[in-house]
Amino acid sequence: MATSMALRVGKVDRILDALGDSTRRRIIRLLSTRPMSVSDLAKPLGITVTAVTQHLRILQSCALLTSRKNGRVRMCSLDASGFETLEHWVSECRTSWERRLDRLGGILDEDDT
Amino acid sequence: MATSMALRVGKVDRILDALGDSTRRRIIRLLSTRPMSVSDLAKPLGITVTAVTQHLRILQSCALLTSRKNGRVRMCSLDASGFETLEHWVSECRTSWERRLDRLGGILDEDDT
DNA sequence: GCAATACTGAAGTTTTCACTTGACTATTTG
DNA sequence: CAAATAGTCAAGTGAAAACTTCAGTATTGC
Repeated sequence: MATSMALRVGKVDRILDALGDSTRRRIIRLLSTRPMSVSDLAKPLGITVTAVTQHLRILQSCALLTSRKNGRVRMCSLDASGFETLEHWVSECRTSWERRLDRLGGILDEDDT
Repeated sequence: MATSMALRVGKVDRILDALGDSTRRRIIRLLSTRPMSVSDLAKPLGITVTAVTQHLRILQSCALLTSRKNGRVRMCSLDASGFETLEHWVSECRTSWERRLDRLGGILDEDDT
């Protein structure tokens, strides 16, 4: 379990870097309703198709998105595998925190600022 | 369910922006083992305590981190609530994707690049 | 009380990265 | 085949943001 997390760190880093941009998150939200082409995406985003392509490359490189080119049209859709990787990491973060809290009995409560 | 997701969008955006930085992720990983002070964190990160403080503010503003000042030492520790918010969002992304895939019967498979 | 420690705040620098432009390739349609 | 459409590539620009420095405020220990 510690091993699987270590092996996934590089992946998770790239996923979180990818999701750390609001335009890429808008792309994810658009694609969560239906598959769309590059220019379909560019229109509501209000940016050039070139910019969209650059974002797609990043989302694809960390398995948050898949695409296939039919003729001259590239259709894009979400890829579950990246989200699964992320889901594992988040739940591991949370559970390791909970384990620690159980051991210590909740010493830290609030901040002061 | 759609409502709860919509209400959480602002939160999730700030969480993902926060996690979209490698130094802040290193802070999270350090704190997943034990609570640490600001200067405890600065040492392994190789940056100034000022920079750490700036990151802490961001992590705290989206409930990924809590801290409490005892005397002149601020002790930091992970906050589960931010991770829970994120976990919900990720799983909603994944399940909406799966629902769509079920309806369409898996038309898109691979990319070509 | 004085020095050292732990952190915070404001302001400046540097770097990163999102986006554009312009040129190019490949596909479709008249 | 020519024009239009869909996308890609390389290079350049601009703005956001990560980090530093320096000055300042509490707290602790001698």
